[in-house]
Amino acid sequence: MDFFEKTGKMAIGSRLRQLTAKITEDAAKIYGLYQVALSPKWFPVFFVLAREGEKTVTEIAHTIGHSQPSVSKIIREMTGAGLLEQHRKSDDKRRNVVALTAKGHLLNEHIKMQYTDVENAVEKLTEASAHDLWGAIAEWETLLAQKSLYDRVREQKRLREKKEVTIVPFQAQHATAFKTLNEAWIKTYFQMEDSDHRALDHPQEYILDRGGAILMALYQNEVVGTCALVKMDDPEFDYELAKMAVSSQVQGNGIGRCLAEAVIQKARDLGAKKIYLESNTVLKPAIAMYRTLGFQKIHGRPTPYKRCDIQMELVLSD
Amino acid sequence: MDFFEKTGKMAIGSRLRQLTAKITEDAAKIYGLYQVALSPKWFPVFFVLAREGEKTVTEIAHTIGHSQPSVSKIIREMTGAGLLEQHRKSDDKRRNVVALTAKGHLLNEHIKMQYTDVENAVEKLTEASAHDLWGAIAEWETLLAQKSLYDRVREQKRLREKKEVTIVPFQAQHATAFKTLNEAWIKTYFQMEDSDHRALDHPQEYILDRGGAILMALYQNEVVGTCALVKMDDPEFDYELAKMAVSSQVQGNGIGRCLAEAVIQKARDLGAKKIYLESNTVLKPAIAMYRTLGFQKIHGRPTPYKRCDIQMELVLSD
DNA sequence: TACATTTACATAACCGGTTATGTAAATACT
DNA sequence: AGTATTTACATAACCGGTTATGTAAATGTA
Repeated sequence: MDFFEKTGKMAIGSRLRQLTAKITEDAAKIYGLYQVALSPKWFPVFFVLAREGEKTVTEIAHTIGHSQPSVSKIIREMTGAGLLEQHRKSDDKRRNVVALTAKGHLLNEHIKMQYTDVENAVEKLTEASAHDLWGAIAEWETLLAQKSLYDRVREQKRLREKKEVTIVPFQAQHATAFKTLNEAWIKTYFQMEDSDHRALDHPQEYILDRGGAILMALYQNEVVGTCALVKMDDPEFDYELAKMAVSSQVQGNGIGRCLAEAVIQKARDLGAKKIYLESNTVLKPAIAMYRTLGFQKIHGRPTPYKRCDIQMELVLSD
Repeated sequence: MDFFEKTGKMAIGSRLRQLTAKITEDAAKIYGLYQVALSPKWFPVFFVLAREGEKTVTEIAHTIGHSQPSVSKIIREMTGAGLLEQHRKSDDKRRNVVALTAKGHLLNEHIKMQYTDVENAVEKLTEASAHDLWGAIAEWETLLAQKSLYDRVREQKRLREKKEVTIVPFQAQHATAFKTLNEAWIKTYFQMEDSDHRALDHPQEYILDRGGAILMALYQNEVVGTCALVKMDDPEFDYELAKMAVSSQVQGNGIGRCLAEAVIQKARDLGAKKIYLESNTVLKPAIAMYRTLGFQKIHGRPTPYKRCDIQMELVLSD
């Protein structure tokens, strides 16, 4: 199909489905050619029973990679065709033990020539090809089992976006974004507190003028994240990492990490030895990120925030 | 799936379906990742309209390789989602002309990053593979368009069976097979006539003792076909090719041809110059085979058979 | 031992496609 | 011009799978 060369890999699912449809359509005709009274969709069940003798419904489903209801349905049909017999004679009365009937075994003899002919036909097709479809499918199965297509695409997305994200210092025109980005997550999980209003409404006075810093993450000319470094009046800690916020639309793409890394670097530049932060354990991805950045849990610091139920520190070794 | 290594290529359809299912499942999640309000199954329609502007339902179906009702359904859904608009304003009032709405075009901009990420992810997957799935699919599409899987399997079947078929001279123990094989096709298409009974009940007297010959085709120790060479009392023709019969279970695999070739050779050995035959035009595969063997239509010979509506001759040039 | 949970299976409803069929408009054929 | 055929599309019913759900038996636990 020329069409799929235009769409590119986005439509690989559709393309596969069409090839599958074409092949299964022919499969039905091939069974007819051998006068084998077997619906192609029965084949996996038939095969596994011919090979391994009696089995329960769930066992079959597991072996052939179908859902259990699918196997139930197939077994009902095949029993109707006289190929299978079911019994619940085992000590576990729930188990439906299925096996080929004499007719089924006869069919198994009859079908063997078909195996070799199909095998040979596909073999010849592969010889005539530069690419090995059967081998490629097997390889994709393995690779996708290791890491799903979803994960692979997300990885690409992160890589691309990381390149496109720029971190810039706070400017007056960022004031609204700084506030709305933070308000968004605070209101989702908690409630706005007095300290929030102070810092978000007056970043200049409450953060910058006191010797702190605010960084903004830009992506495609839009502000998508922010993070502040707040000067602390404390003998132990120099700065607090605070007001970290990333737009929900681009969360999970490493932008938070970019911001955190930039803020930590800023703290280093300012000569800090230790950074403090407060958070809440419901924000699991954030806590996990802080941990991978080297932050360690600490206890017992006073805090103005009700939502704070975890405190962490990062020792800056230079 | 280890299972498919056991089944072999017989289950290539099932294997493809499972891979397809896994990929389309991930595809849906990927759209979610980009917050693109597009069902994966809409993609081919969306793509073609984004690329080529307005189109009718049938045109779209043809381009993307779906059935027309499938496209109708997708368009109804996409219109409901506000992505498409339909109108019947053209001079042909039957045509439903479909195009993207403004919202649809917006989505098209939004989705472009997804294209490149998916493309890159699949690209990386291919780099990590020894086999190229995308290339293999394209190749199979081409090869199967040239000759279907069904035809390829049938070819293998013929090759194998031809090897396994042996042609032997008639012996007394073949009498029943000789009769039943012929009765089968005669009764299917016509009725038994007096001449049939004579020849089938007494092959020794009516065919062999008069200087004719009968050959039997054996396949897996069973008689699956027969063909007779009947001595004619005629100044022009030496022999008649008659009583050609092949078991319906193995028809279409070249066994008839084997028999005919052997009978012709037998006629040569007996010093014949011309072979005659009678048949009926409803037996199309047989007539076609006779023609490819060199038989030519002739007219006006007397015949004892009611079912005879075509007469042919083969001139044996040695 | 009684009750909650898990397991094995069947059934129902859905999903993304298909083929079959119906209908109205356009076209071809006397 | 009137009628038969073809075309464009919609709708219905089916197909081979799925997930969701119900039920009875087996198992775990207080």
